[in-house]
Amino acid sequence: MVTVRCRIAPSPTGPLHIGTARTALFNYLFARRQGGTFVLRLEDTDVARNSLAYERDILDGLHRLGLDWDEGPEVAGLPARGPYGPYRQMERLSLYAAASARLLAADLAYPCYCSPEELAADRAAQEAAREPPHYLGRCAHLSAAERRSLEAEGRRPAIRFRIPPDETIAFDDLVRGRVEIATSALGGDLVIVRRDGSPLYHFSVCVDDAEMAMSHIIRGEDHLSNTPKHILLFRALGAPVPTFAHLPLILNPDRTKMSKRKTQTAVSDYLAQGYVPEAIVNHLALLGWSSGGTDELFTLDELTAAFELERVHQAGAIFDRERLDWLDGQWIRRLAPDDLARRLLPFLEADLAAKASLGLEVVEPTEADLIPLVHLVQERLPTLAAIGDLVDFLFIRELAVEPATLVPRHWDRGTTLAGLRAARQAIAALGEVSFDTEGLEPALRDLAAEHGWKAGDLFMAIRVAATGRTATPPLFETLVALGYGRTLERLDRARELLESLPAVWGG
RNA sequence: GCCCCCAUCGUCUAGAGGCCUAGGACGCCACCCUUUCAAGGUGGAGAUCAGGGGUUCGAAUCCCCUUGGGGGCACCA
Repeated sequence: MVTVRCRIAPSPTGPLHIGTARTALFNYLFARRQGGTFVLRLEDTDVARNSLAYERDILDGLHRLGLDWDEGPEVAGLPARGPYGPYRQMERLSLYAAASARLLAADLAYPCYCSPEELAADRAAQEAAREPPHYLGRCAHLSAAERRSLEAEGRRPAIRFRIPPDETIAFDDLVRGRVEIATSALGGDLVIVRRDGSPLYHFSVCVDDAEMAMSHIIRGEDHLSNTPKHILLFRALGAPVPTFAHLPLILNPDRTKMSKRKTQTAVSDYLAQGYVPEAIVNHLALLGWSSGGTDELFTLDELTAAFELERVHQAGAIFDRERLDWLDGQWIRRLAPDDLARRLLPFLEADLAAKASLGLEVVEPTEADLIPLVHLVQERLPTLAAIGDLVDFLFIRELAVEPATLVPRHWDRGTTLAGLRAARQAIAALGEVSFDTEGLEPALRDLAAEHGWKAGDLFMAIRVAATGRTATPPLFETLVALGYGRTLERLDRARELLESLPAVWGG
C-alpha cells in the first residue's frame, strides 16, 4: 500500500488561477479520499515576476475555497511547516545544485557552452528546413581540453540533461491510460540549469517531487507531453517514478486553453463578485469529473467521499459562467441566515459606499440590520454582490426616484396621484400599531377594490414610491422593513414629484 | 513542421455491446404559482452519439482510417 502524497505547486507570478484551483481541488480530493498527504509548494524561481502579493492571493484563495494542505507555507511570506521543507523553491537552491552536480558526475548531464545566438541560429535553420526544433548536441561529447578552452574564452556553461536518442518512454496515466512517447520527439538534450546557475522548471520540479516523496502527480493535460522528460529525470535522480494523472484542461468558450484574455481567471475576482466558495468548488469539481449519479450539488466533504480519479474525463471542458451562476444561487439559498448575513455585509457596505461617493446620503449597515432581511433576499440573490440592488433603499436617506417608473404600466399620472394619496391615507389610518403585513395587505386590497383599481397596479405605484425600484422583495414586508414613518414620507415625496411634473406627462 | 491527447444536445455530462426510438443538469421557450422580481413546480424544443469503414446476431460503446479541435516541442512556469 503506497502512502499517497500529492501536491499543488503554484508560481506566485499572478493571482490564484481558476485552473490552479481546479488542480489543487483534485489533488486535495484525491489525498483526502486516500488518506494521504496534500502538499503546497511555491515555485518561485521566476524572481522577476514573483511577488508577495500574488503569494498572498494564492494562499488566501486556496484557504477560502477550503482546500487546506498538510505541508507547506500557511501564511504568505512566513516559513512553512512540514518535514520535507523548505517549501519555497528559492529556499531549495542548494538541493538543485547538489542534484545537478550528481548528474554531472555520473555523466547523465554535461556543460553546454552554446551561446544564445548559436542556438537561435540552429533553431532558425530547423524552422527553415521544416524540422521540429531540437538541440543538435554540439556540446554533448566535448573533451576535457575542449571544455577548458571554451571556459578560457570566458564562456559560462548551462547544464544539459542527456535524453537517450532511441527509446520509448511509456507510462500508465490514471486518466489517459497508457501513453507512449519516443525520446526522439523530446527536442534533444534538455537544459536543466541556466548559465547563471539557476534551475529550470522541469528540473526543479522533479528534484522537488523526488525529495518530497510525491507518490502521485496530478496536473493539467498541458504537461502530458513533458512527462517523458520528467520520467527520465526521476530515473537519473535515482528516485521512484510517481504515478501520473493528467487532468483535462479548462477551456475558453472557443475551446482554447483557458486564458485571462478570454475568460475571467482569477479566483479572487469571482470571490469579489460575490460567488460563494461552495459554488466555485462545486463548479470546478464538475469540470472534468462526474459522480455518475444525477446529483449536481456537492459540498467539499461530499466531493471527498465521492471522488475517484477513474471518473475524471479525458476531454477539456468549457468554463460555463451561467452554470456557475446557477450553482451560486443554489448555495446561497442553502446558507444559514446568520451565515448569509455575515457574508452579505461587506458587499452591502461596498455597494452603499459606491452610492455615497455618488453623493447619496446613506446609513452604515450592520449585521443586525441584515439578519431580518435575509428571508426576503435569500432566494433572490444570484450572487452576494446583488444585495445592494435588493435592499439599498433601506439605507439611502433620500431616494432618487426616476419619475417615469412611478406610473404603473396600465395607469396614467392622474390615477397614480390618486392611488398614492389614497394609499398614504389608508396607511396613516392604520396607525403605527397596525403597520404590519397583516394590517397592510387587507387595507390596501380593499382600497384598490373600492376604487376599481387592480391591486397589482396600486401595489406597483407604492412599491416604486417606497423603494425607487420596480423589482423588489414582497411589498408588505418591504414596507414593514422600511417602517411606518419612512413609508409615509416616501409616499409624500413621490406624490410631490408627480405633482411637480406637467399634467400631460405620463400615461 | 514534429510529437501527444481528445471527440454524446449550445454548455457541463450519464452511458464501460443489447436496459438508448440516447438519460440528467445549466441555458432557452411555454404554462402553473404570484402584488413586482426571484424562487419553486410542470411541460417543451434541443444530439442522424464528428464522418467513413470494419468486428459482431447486435455498437454511442471495440478496432482502423479520415476530419475537426486542443496541448506540447524555450537558458518561461
